[in-house]
Amino acid sequence: MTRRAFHHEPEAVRQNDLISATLDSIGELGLAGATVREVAYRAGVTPGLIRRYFDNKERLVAAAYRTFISGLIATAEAGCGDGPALTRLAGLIRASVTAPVADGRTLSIWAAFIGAVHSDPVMAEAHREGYQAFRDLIERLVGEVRAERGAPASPAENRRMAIVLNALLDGLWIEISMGGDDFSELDVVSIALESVATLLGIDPAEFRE
Amino acid sequence: MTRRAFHHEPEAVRQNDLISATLDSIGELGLAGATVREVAYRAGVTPGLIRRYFDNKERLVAAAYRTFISGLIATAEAGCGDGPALTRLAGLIRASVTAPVADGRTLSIWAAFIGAVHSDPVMAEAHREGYQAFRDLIERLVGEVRAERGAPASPAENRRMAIVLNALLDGLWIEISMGGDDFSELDVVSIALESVATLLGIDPAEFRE
DNA sequence: TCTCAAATTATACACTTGATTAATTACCGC
DNA sequence: GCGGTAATTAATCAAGTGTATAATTTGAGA
Repeated sequence: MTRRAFHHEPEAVRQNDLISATLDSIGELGLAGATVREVAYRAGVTPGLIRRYFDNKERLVAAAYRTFISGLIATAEAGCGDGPALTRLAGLIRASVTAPVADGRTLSIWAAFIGAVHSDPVMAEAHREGYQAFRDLIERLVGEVRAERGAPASPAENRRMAIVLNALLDGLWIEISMGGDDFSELDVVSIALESVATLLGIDPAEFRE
Repeated sequence: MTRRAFHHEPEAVRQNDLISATLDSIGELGLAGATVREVAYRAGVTPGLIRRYFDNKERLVAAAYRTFISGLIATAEAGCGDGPALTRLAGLIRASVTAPVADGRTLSIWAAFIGAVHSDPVMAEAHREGYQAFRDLIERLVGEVRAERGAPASPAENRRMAIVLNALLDGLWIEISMGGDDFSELDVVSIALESVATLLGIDPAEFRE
């Protein structure tokens, strides 16, 4: 009786593989489909191995959530590039409403997690971190844009604006990711840019340069 | 050996009880917590009974989703009241960002369902219906508001505006429902009203009359 | 009051789940 | 090359899942 061949992997690699497999499972099959066996199969590994890297399934899922959220933010942040604040804001907006951030799989994973946040304190904490990080990013950008244009505002006003912009981007992200609609024929990027410009009270044309 | 007492209920009542119990379970325990036994317990009934009213659990969950979504829309619609379109729009906005629509339990249920839409075609269909109904409501309102103000726009422009407003309201709804933040000290209603007014290009003061 | 169909319960089943443990294998250091 | 430790597999377990079915109770109508 011959066992299946295997080879050792560095701890970080295995953990990463398991997390990726978890996210894939959730994206395709929902949270309920992310069973220990399914995840192990996708990671090319045996179910028992998971327990060597994660104390239990809850920890695995929480780790996957952290990885997922920080990946989202990193992608959006990378879309900023550098340059004047207005350009960076435009980059953030574009990144938020286009793939891979705006994408059905991403939305499914996000929703599955959010649906569990309320009943799982471990994930509630993980969520808070990621959410605040994103809104802080917007808030900072708003402040810089306003300063750049010689119209600085109070921290409270910047924060208020960040709440609104964050909401708008989240909502657009959901609508687009949900697909279904004929968003393919719409220019979602210009819709997002124009809306944000209007809210900020600046000329939409300024975004295009 | 004595069985527990029970009494007959009209079909509609039992179905409604089971659906309510399902939504409560999902809201408190997540989708995974909405087991047949849990739902039956909350409905004060025996697990086997569920099968008399719903072919299987999938159907029960789908029915619960439909009930949930149409309830949400009905609540929002009721917030419109009657009167000039601008007033009705304000009512819709207010209803969207305050309880019981904006609420942690509501968000949890919504997210749990959305997380399953991608992997469950039955729910994908149920979702489409509800989503379009809400956006159509906004679209109609936008058209009326603009006509009312002597600035009618093309259907395409109204639709585009509806997409943006829907996104903004969805996003605010999520932020508020997620709680965590210090939204309690912020006037979410005025934030929502002012943002919508700005996007529509009208004076925010007009909402307050 | 009695009957009987419909509603409800109780019980059981086959299956899946997350977890545990012992046996086996790979590979690093010597 | 070789031994020993750490990584991995395989097999198993108890608990919980959705579903099926037979036994019982209810309540409306005759």
